[in-house]
Amino acid sequence: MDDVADAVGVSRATVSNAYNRPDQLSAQLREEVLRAAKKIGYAGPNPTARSLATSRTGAIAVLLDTNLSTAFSDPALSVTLDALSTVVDPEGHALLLLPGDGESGGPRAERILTAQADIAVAYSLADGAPALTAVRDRGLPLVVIDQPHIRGSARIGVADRAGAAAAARHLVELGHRRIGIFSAQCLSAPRGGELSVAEAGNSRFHDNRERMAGYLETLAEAGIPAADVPIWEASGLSVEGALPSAFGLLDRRPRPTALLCMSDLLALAAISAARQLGLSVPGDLSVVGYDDVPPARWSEPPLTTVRQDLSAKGRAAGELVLGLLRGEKVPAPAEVPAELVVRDSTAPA
Amino acid sequence: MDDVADAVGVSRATVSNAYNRPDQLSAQLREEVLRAAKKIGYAGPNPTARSLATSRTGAIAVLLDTNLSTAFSDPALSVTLDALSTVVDPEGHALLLLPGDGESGGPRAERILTAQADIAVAYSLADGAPALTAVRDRGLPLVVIDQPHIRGSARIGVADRAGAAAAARHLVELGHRRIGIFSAQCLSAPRGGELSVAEAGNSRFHDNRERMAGYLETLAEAGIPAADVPIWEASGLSVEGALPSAFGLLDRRPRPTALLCMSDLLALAAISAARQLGLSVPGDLSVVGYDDVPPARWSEPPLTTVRQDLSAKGRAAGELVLGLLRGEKVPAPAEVPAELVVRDSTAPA
DNA sequence: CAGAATGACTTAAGCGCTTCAGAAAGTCCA
DNA sequence: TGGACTTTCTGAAGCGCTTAAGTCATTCTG
Repeated sequence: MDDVADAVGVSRATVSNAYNRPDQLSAQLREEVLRAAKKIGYAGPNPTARSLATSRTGAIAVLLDTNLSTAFSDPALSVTLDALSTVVDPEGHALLLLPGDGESGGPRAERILTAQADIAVAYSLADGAPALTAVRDRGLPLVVIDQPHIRGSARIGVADRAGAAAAARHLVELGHRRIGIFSAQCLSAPRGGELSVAEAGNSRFHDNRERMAGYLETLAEAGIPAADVPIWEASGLSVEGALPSAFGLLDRRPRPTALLCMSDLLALAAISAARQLGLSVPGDLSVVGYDDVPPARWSEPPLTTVRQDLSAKGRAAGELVLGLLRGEKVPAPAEVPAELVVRDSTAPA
Repeated sequence: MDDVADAVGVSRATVSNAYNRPDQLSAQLREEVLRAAKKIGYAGPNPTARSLATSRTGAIAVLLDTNLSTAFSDPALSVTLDALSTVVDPEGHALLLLPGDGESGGPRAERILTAQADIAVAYSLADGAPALTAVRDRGLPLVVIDQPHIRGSARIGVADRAGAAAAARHLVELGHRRIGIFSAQCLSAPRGGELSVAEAGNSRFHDNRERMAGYLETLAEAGIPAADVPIWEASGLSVEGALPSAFGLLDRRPRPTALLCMSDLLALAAISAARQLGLSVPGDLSVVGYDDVPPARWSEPPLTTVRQDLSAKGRAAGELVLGLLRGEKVPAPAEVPAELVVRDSTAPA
């Protein structure tokens, strides 16, 4: 920058202004500065130095609970982040991805402390993930998505319990009594098998607990006690990984006539397993998913599921980010609604 | 940091060393420094200032051609980035996502110039995307994935042409003569309809052109001239968005008995469309995909497709990144192989 | 026991920019 | 004509850290 200034015969401040505050110098001088910069091969202010001077990095740290391929195998994440990114992009912010370390349910604390970001967005991390403590230690503003509220941070979530309740009510109203629950990872060391009610209620993940509670409460109200509800934990996070547990659930005698699945991915796995066992969906087995990811619409059969407005959630998170960055005070925790979408994977018992 | 130094009664350099070079001070003094820091509420060196001093940011800019949800709707991206991230993570690098602007086939140039990153990784950008020029202007090292080689940058690609040729040969060997090509976006303003051979060969995207060439060359060798091959461009990037074009392709008379699809996503759309038209796959229509993404394995029927080792590609990209960052000289462009995987979506004509 | 080697810390020169408080020169208006 | 404004540019103080070179006291070594 000094070189450019010398070349034009002005001060460094003027060169800086040419880039950052065009109104501070005459248009023609600005032109001249830019031309000299180009000639010298100066591509504009060094971003790091600028950040140091302005104490703004222009990056938003996104904390994930797993590695990237697992995290993004859930379309819910890409849709949410896309909406978030669309909101913050015009303000010049980009997303810095911090994948989980595979153990703590979030990125390593050290990663947080050395990440260059103005704010952190935590997406469905495990309760008590060390990354969250690190965010606080560092004094970084925080927005949490689908997690319990943390004092001093903004939160956006989904009406998970109500959505799950609606799914369960739907099956009950169709006359189902033998209903199984196909759960996402609950145990810290997932074993992919049948879960006790206590285990099912103690997941490290907030949305998991909420959905489970929504299912079980509603079934109990309908006279189906939790003890009579087989609950199986998925053996893996992908459709393929979930298949063994799906078979396990469908091998039970008496076989459930309907399945409440904690995600559409699990529902697709259940349908695939059912098909391989020669069961028709929804003839022999009704299946309800959760999330309404795009494939749910064109799966065979199209999936009855609980839809959450992922874009709205992402946009809301984006607005929270911008607000906190502007120094506005932390708003009260918010929720987007969840609604049942009935398609063709459920039928009367 | 000065406050911590004062509290302990040492110089700032010593505090810095306590964090960065434990061997430069006695263990007990280091302990004392760390304790004082904790007490004062100092969470460690400011990452931006550290970056300015070391001229290392610890971030890798990932340049994408579209918005995040589109980009990540292709599982190939998450798998590749996951492998990349796994390689670079232990060295302390994180990924900074720069989505495309929706027009230029890459992020806006300005984004590149202000991004805090040590190196850029471009993933399948359109030829001549301004972002690539910006990377060069800024003097950032560059690794390109699935793009034409750029002088001075490292490249990793896939044997796209050979893979496509293998797919086409497979159909020819099964006796198919009426073969359609279902292409990803070719035109800069995609219209989702039939393409002339010239249009098909002029895609802005390298892998697109290569695959097209592989298909057409092989078919021509088998006595099927390009003029006899209907080529349709997908109307959208998602399965849903591609459906209309799939119907268009299957509406042609005489109807193709086999389809070469440039991605598994398009193949799934084609299968879905065929099913809705009452056609059986592979009975009435053979379908070949490309990529071998996870859903290809558990789709109905499982997809015959061209498998590229995405993890290997991502890992290779990661190694290239680390190498360039270490200052090693740019290696020659490399390719991972592509191989045909025959499953159940293809059958004799 | 002198001189070399080692260990533990400090000094100070940057890293490349932003921005506030002026200074200099020109413009306006009564 | 002269004081009050404007416009345009400059000076210099940071932003918070790293690191090469240097100081000083101790420990070896022959």
